[in-house]
Amino acid sequence: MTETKIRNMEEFAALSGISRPTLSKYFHDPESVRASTRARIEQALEVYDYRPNIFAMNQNRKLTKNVGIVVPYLADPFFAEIARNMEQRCFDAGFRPTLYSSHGQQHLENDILDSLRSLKPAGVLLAPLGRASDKNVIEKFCADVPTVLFDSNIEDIGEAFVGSDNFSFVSQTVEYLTRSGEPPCFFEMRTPANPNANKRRIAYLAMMEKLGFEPHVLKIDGEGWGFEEIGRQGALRILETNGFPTNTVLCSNDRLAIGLLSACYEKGLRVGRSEGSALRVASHDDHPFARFTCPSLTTAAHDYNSVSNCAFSTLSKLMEAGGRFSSRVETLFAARLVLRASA
Amino acid sequence: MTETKIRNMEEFAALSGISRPTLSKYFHDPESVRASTRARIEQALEVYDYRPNIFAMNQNRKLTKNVGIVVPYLADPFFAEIARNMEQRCFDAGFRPTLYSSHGQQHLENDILDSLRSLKPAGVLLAPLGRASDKNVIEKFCADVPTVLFDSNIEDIGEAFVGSDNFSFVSQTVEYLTRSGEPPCFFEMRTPANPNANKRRIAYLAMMEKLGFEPHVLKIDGEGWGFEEIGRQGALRILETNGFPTNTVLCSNDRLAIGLLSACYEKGLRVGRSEGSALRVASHDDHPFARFTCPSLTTAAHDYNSVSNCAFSTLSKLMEAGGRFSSRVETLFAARLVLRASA
DNA sequence: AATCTATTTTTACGCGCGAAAAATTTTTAT
DNA sequence: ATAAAAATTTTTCGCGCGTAAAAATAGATT
Repeated sequence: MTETKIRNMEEFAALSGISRPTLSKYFHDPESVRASTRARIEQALEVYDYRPNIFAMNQNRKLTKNVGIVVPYLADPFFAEIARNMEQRCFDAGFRPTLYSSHGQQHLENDILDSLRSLKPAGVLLAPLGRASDKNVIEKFCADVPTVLFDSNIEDIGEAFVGSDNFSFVSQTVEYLTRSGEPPCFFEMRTPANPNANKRRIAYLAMMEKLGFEPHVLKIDGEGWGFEEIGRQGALRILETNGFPTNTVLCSNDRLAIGLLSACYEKGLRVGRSEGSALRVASHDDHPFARFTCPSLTTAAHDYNSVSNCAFSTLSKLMEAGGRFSSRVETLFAARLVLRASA
Repeated sequence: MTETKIRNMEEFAALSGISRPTLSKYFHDPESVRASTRARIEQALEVYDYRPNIFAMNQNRKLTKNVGIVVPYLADPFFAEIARNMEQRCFDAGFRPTLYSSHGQQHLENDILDSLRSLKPAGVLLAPLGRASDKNVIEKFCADVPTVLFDSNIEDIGEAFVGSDNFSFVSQTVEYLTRSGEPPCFFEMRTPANPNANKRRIAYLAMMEKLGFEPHVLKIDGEGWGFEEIGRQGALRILETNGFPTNTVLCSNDRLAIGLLSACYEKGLRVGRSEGSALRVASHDDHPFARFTCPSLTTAAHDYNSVSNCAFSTLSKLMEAGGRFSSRVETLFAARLVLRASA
């Protein structure tokens, strides 16, 4: 590494003995130049430590190497974990990922998409807010920028969707719970933030009917993305009035279950599948904290890696295909049942 | 809003009847043009919906409006929450925040700083990994880019530090615990990830000495940022061998406490300040999940808002001051004791 | 109304790189 | 060895905006 500070590609071209346009090609895609030239460039690169100006590159290139990753609520470790995977995948593939969180608010989601647009991203991985999303805004965005939706589907918007097969989640939990004890009631928000919740309720109802049991859906009130607190308040209200209709509760998602478990603990209600427990609780998602709840939470787990890998590779294909698929692609991943102490 | 698509500032100048250099000034700082001109521009802006090309701007400006926010581990909702606050503050002040997480890994932290540098950011808010940080890399970065450190201090590096007064945290918890029951032992990692842990241990020892009690420090093994699991395993080992030396445990941080509580629950050990509890547990940070543990966690709370506000306003001053302070500024915030059920 | 000052306009150049076309070299195939 | 194909170099232009300097204009001052 010499001390020569290189100002631009012109200088680096002069010093390395390679023409500037060839260097430009190399930086755009190292594979696009002959192996021998590539070797010479990389050799020179070690000597001179030059890096192209990212703003000048992005200004002039029709397509940048930027990839936007947008999640609805980053304070949820579930999304943090998914985002981490996706970031890594983007980076490994030579893209520049940038992470955004809508923090549960429509105006932020809109702002993010707006500012993302001006970054001319090669592609975007977007987990919409869901119910709170401004569908028109998202649709317009997807029309302009190659976008793969994940986690929360919006019908016919975006070129592809990668998410979870909610029926697989619910059927496994319901099947297990009914087989090992009383059939569960279903614990959810009255106005859920995203469409997965609706699909899970429908799957619950279908499974219960199929198995010949009476379904019970408990809808609790609450707005926003503080699911734990909503679950807690909802459970407290139930425990202070009629109690749960069965001794087994299936929560729509783990964050609600975390709140519910804290309510049960406070009320002295023993939860678990062991002898002497008053209630069994199970849920869906395998939230990073599910193994640390008291008791640890039986849940249907996402395959975090598969979801993020698939979302990125779908986006990758989409970008290669010039931003359009002939038809919208939906990929759903099945759940893996994780048995812990709560049910 | 007309349908005319404007390609560049030149066109917008022609259509709005304002010269391009004046527009350039306006976009750099709206206050820098005469009020009447500003009004004309903003009026035209509503008609034509033009936005300057961000890459061209950043390429030519000496200083961009980019601000980097770097946290060590985004899957920790504590950092997610801090980052959310900071993002908002940046945005409100007309900057473009970009969020990065080192995910607990040195090479990622280095990569982030490296790629951040090429974004020519006006300033950076950096919470270093701590022990795992490559101090030389961070020092060099801070020499080039106006940087305010937060959460985790590194001596003499960066122009300023904003964090918490660990003594305030620990003195409050120790004082409360000793006043209301047995003096606590201190539960921490043998090789903590960041310097706050060391300061907390020292504060614990000082407080215990001052109050005339025998200190007990329990050091548990484990590497990485999965604190809950480390806390859990450490607690299980203790419970399976000698047990805790006192009936009161003070954890270095809430994430360890979450793991510890799950271990206690599994072992059937009743935790709380109520009658019939075998153990009291308290901690520090007021992690977003601390209110949902079983029992809910007594802890010393950060003032999230103050920390993020102060960090940003410090950075703001730093940027206005041209990137250098005459002397390094450290701002520490006191804790607020939050009494819940665990102690 | 004349003068002064702050602001805007005009003009011109530069930033660092992408991209296209034509000329040249190297590689591969025959 | 030679022709054809592929890769590279040269040349030239353009992107959208920042910025500097000089000229023109608006507003404020007396």
